[in-house]
Amino acid sequence: MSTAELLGDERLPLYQRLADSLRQDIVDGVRSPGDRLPSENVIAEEYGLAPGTARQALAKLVGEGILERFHGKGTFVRRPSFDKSLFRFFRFRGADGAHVVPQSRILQRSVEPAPAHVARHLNLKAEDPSIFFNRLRVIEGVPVVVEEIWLPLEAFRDILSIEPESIGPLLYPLYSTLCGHVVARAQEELTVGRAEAETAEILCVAEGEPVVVIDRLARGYDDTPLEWRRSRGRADQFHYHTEIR
Amino acid sequence: MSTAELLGDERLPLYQRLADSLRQDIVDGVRSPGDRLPSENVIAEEYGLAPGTARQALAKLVGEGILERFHGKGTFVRRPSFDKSLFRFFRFRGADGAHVVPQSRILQRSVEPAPAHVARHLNLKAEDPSIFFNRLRVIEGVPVVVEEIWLPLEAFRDILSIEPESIGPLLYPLYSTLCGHVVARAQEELTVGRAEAETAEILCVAEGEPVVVIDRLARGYDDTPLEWRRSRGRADQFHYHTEIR
DNA sequence: AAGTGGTCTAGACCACGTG
DNA sequence: ACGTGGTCTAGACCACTTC
Repeated sequence: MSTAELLGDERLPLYQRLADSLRQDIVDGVRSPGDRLPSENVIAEEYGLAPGTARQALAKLVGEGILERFHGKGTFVRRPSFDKSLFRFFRFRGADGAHVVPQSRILQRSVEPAPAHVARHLNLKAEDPSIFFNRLRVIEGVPVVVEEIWLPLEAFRDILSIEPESIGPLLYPLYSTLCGHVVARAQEELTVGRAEAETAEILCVAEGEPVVVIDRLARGYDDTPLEWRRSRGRADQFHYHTEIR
Repeated sequence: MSTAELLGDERLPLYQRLADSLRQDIVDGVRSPGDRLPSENVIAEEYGLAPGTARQALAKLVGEGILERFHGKGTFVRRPSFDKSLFRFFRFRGADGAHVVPQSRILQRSVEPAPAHVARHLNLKAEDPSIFFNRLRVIEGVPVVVEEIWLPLEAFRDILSIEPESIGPLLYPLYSTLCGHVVARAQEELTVGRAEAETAEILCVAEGEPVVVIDRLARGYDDTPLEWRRSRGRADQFHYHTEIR
């Protein structure tokens, strides 16, 4: 039976140090989304702790959204789902009213110097070369959202190796398989603006119509900024709801 | 030593039935926001459970936002804070940039037949008499948000007994002290519209300017709908941010 | 010093999913 | 039948707050 060591500040509770250790395994790629962890009894034995203590650590990571547990099956590294993205609140509905992933059309892909606000978010120097995508989201032929997407060139160079036409509607799986970068979480900001000439044309609305602007900064498990994007969509197609207390 | 009975479905876990029982005490007004609960050991003894089981029930209610615990002090019924209200994301900032509660001016208070959408949310019949407020939120003399507020007449009749001029910026404490109804949670929906003539005039913007519309349904601990309101504010003063994973 | 919640132990038994 | 997580017990000791 292998025994592991708990590192970190000895003044911290054991369950927290165990949680940190398990989280670090995910950051380091020792475990990846979808992987199953050893059972709580095995983990407890490995680290020389009582089962209840291991349990507490696992509960903490479930609360953080990093793990998920299924009765009778096991404990798994969660695949981030982005179900709560503000983006989701555009009415992406098919003819039957069901929620659908919109089709994507990549209008442009190029390497550009990073504008100042992009460089700031991605921890680059202004003008550092970066990968730029301009993408249109379409549902049943109707343009709904237009996006600018920025990636640091060094970390994502391999994404230039495939044809833009062959890129499907989801980018994050590509980031993972082609470039080894897993998006673990993101922050989003919502503001309301008015369509400028170019945006209005792409979205097929009159210039000056209200648009919802969503800025998203996506990060890895270790909080490294991976991608910054700005999405603009028709405001009349947007409807957000939330629960407060 | 008083001993209490756990009611409810016997197939449910004990900690859940205990949580339900404690929650019901709050619904019934046996305990109110700010009250301190007995210690976990006392609760466990009262219900004939192990301390760990009582602990689990308390943790569940903390997770629901109903209780809060303080090391060395005790367990308390939480006062809902509404920190997460979308409303908060209007730039209510004073000269120093700090977040401030805006001043309020009540433009109208009357008893009106409930419009259909209000009646639906408040579980009334259409045209049932209800209390209506029209209120303006102002910061440093600048109008920011205008609100329509609807209350069921029967439950809130006593709020008609005080002069509208003497009502401060916060209504929910009045609901509690005058009418005995505690707002425990709310749902909010955000959409974007354009200012109609009346709204534009009150907010001092041009007709047709984008406005953010926030609809809120506030509920008591037992989920009874208590208040429905629609707030309209200048879209250029709105900025929402959220964390996703 | 007394009382509170926070951490931790060392189990038992049950319910669920899979082979 | 077996291994998983879920529930529950019955404590011990520690850290924090209050008196």
